[in-house]
Amino acid sequence: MLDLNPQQKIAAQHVEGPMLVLAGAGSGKTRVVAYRCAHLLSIGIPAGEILALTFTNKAADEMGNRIRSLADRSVLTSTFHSLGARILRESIHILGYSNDFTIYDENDSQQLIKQSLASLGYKAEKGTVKTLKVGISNCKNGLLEPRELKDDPLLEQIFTAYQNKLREYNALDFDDLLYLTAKLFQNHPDILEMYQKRWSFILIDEYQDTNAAQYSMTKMLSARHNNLFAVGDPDQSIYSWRGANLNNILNFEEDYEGAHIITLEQNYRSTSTILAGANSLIEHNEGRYEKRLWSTLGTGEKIGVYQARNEREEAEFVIVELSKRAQEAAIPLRDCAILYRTNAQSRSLEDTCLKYNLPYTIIGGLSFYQRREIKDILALLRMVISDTDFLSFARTINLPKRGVGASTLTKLRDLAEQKVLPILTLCRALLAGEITDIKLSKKQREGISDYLGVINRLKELTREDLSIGAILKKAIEESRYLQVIKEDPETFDDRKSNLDELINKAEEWSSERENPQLSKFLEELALKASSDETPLPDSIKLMTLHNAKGLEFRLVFLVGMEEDLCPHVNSKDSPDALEEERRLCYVGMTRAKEHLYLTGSSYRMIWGSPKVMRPSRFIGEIAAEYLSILNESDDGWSEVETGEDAFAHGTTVFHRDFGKGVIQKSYSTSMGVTYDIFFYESSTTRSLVAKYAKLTVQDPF
DNA sequence: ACCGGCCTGTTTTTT
DNA sequence: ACAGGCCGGT
Repeated sequence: MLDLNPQQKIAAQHVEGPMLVLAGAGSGKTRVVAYRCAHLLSIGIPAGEILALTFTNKAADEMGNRIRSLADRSVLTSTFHSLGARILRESIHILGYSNDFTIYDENDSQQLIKQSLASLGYKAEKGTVKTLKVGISNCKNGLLEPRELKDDPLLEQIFTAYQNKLREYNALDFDDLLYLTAKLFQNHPDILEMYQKRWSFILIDEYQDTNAAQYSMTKMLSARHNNLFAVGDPDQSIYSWRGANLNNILNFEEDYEGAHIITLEQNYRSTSTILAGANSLIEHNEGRYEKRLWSTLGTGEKIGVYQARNEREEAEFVIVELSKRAQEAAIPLRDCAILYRTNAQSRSLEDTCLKYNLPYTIIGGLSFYQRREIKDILALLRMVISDTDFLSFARTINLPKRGVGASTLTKLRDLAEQKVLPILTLCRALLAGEITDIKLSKKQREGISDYLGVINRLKELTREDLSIGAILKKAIEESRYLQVIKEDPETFDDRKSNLDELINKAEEWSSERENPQLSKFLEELALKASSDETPLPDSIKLMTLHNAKGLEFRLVFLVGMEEDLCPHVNSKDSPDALEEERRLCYVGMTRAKEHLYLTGSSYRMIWGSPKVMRPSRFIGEIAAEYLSILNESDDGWSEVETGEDAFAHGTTVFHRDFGKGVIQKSYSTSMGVTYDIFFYESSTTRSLVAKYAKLTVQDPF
């Protein structure tokens, strides 16, 4: 308690009744939560009655460790989603699912939407599936019936069909973990009461990111003891697109009677220049809780602004500057981060790190667990646990080729639905000749029989109490999976070593728990975010602005600070979305402790076609006194990288944006200057190249 | 009829 | 780099 400021101390020593801590960036909110847990333990509250909720596994782990080191005892620190999973594993039978449900990821659930569309006779067009997924997600996160969301008969129909299929396959999507938990509490007061009694003190971190389902879950859970302790910062709300509702934090006082509110404004992270710069940006948002962060960490240096001519030069500047600054200020590389708006931007930075031989780790992006070979083997294991998970069946039945393709799968699925049989039971019945509705070729018959054999042998192994690693090894062996990945010799080694890595991870995981169970292992992997993976020991961190929330670094680069990228083009039409982009930029800036750079490029390849970019409006919104412009802005012409094949030797190509179109100027030593006009439509590279009008003009510039 | 190989369009942010 | 669509082969 000694190292807390007066405000923090009041929050940490609070015991009874609801409290909201409005904690600005870097004001020590995680510390306050950890200290409050420790304080509750110290006055004799049993550890089992305390529940601390976070949004990411990493935050939950960190919180847990912090409490352990303060109080030498453990309390349950969990993400909302794994809390949902925990509750539903105990009680979901009441909703008509079985307790060994599997958890589908984003991809799985899109597949299922596609299936639902097809089974209702609709064609699954490209955009439709995504729109429906978003619609269904919004319904679940907002606890709304489809008709309350919008008048869309298709959404209503698909929602029902999709939800029925999930139940049939005994599977839950991510949103169900919150949605069904909230439903369970709403409709079964006796169950709710059981959980209310279990946790009398509930703490929530990043409260500004809660959606209606999470709000409702915690509102109901805390209703008995009324000890909800929420910590958050409205200026860091960046997840409205997945249903987060800023009103949850803004209306806390009205929602929770007798609520105390504490504001933390002293920042312990950044220099006052970085902080003042970030403040001057976020002040452009309207209707915010007025809050001024201050720090005593000194003025520090100004925020560097660098405008590169193209993406490669931007990456080059960032990496060279980063390694220079890290060296002269003795900043370890693990304390350096490069943040960007979209995952696709990591590419050029990655390449440049490789070029300069600097260790880096990409946080987020394509997760280890989303790789095909990993998902394949895990799907096979899911079939060992579940007879009815058709999606996992469909994924694995033809690995290796067993002659069962798309159309046979459709028939099997429809028949299973019609006969109300789990897919594996149906397969057994078909082989035994008990069901003859589908004619199978000899090859298919043998294939399915082989597959069932694999599953059966693996089932036996789980009963024999083999380690999870050993079961994985057997699964790969029995299913002859190496044969499958051998078909692509290019990637074989990579995929093989990923599988070995999976086995290692499983052994490690098992060794850390008392009673390691395969089903628990699969659940944890399903809930594991791509950002949860362990980075290289001393490496530069590359990640999206979203993934950077909650982290801090001594040296930070925000790259791609351009209009249409940050703020993102999809946010331009909505003032609310634009404000969220501004908050996102604010979150990025406030990650920096000592050094902060904002960089952009005048020219960028977007979706394979060249585009001229303008500097982000956010740079202009930061008060100029905190900025240091590192290079002169150019004349509007930006040099274009040309592929080896594209243009003749000695030719330099420039781009310049003129509103409606883009002019490309190429200069060659032998032919002088040539101007081409590109008119951009929403087209892809290939059609674009076919459409451009070529003309040669006098140089008017 | 059905499977599997080849070609084309594709990326905001995530538990 | 991936998934979905098309088409040729069985």
